[in-house]
Amino acid sequence: MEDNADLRFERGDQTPERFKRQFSRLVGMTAAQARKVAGDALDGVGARRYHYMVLASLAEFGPASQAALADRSGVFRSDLVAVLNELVADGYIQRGPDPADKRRNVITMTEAGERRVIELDRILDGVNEKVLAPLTKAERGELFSLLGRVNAHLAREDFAR
Amino acid sequence: MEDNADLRFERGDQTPERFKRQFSRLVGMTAAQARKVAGDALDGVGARRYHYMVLASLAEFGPASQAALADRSGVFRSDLVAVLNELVADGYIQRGPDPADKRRNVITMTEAGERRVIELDRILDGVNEKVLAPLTKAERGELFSLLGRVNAHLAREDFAR
DNA sequence: CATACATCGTTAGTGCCACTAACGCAACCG
DNA sequence: CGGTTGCGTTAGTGGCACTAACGATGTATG
Repeated sequence: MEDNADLRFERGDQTPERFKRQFSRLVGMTAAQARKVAGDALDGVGARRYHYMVLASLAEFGPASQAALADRSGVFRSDLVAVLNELVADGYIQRGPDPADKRRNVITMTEAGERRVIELDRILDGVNEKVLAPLTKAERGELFSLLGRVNAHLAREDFAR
Repeated sequence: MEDNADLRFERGDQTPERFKRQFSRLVGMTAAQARKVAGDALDGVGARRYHYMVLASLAEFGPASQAALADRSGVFRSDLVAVLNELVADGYIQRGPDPADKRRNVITMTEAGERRVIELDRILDGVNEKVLAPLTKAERGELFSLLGRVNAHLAREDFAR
């Protein structure tokens, strides 16, 4: 009975060759694993990626309507509702009506929220360190730059076509 | 009214700085986009990633029981059932009892399945090309190698701890 | 040989993430 | 004033990853 029997990636001889050759598979695998490490770490303090995205957006740009927050964080307006409910329940944000436009809510971070985003930042920094452990500083920079270029390329084109 | 109003990544000034600095976010973004491009491409011919994983494993290693197939493809045994049902319905594989062990099924590819996996290979190659367009051949190799190392590192350790 | 244990396929259900559709209300625009 | 657009919200879908349990079948052990 193997200890880590549930290793789902890089099963060595078991992994089809074509998987190894395909970039999308490689990024996918790496991302999935990094995501899992990050997800587990966040889960350890009762958070999810959506929470971090929203809190980070608020920290970066200040109070916002839900629509603006959705655009900035990448969380859909429809999903944002529940996420905000949870963040309100945990005391990390406040949701109040916008006096200037009664359709809108204004979302503001509480002090606990400020502390929370710092906490999550630190956790995710730790995840990064853990994930990138085998690379030198220069290599990390290189990887960052290459991924950044691919990323910008994917974002800039109309890949919808 | 912008055409591609639903661009969810690299929204320029709208993207929080901390997102850009965090590696897991960058891989995540890149992978999500590559995944989407690949997913859309597969969807265009009525396939999903699970289908490809299974077919590729069969092509690489030949007929197998569902348990072996699950290990090789990374699809959970429980999810594999439905995937195989679909592949059988589409005529890409056959599922029969294993005479040597009545607990097992033997999964074999049909000729249509052989053609299908080649088709999907080609589609995913196209996706790769599209995604990696901005990089030179040398840079792709470099990116591949760096990701490969991170990936191997993540797979080899007990990250569960 | 009988009994305990492991393995196989399967069903059901959970949770995260991404996304669509529709609705009621408020604001803006001609 | 009336139509359109934007807002928050509810509901629902689908892919992916994973857990729990079960009945049937193998294997191993006493």
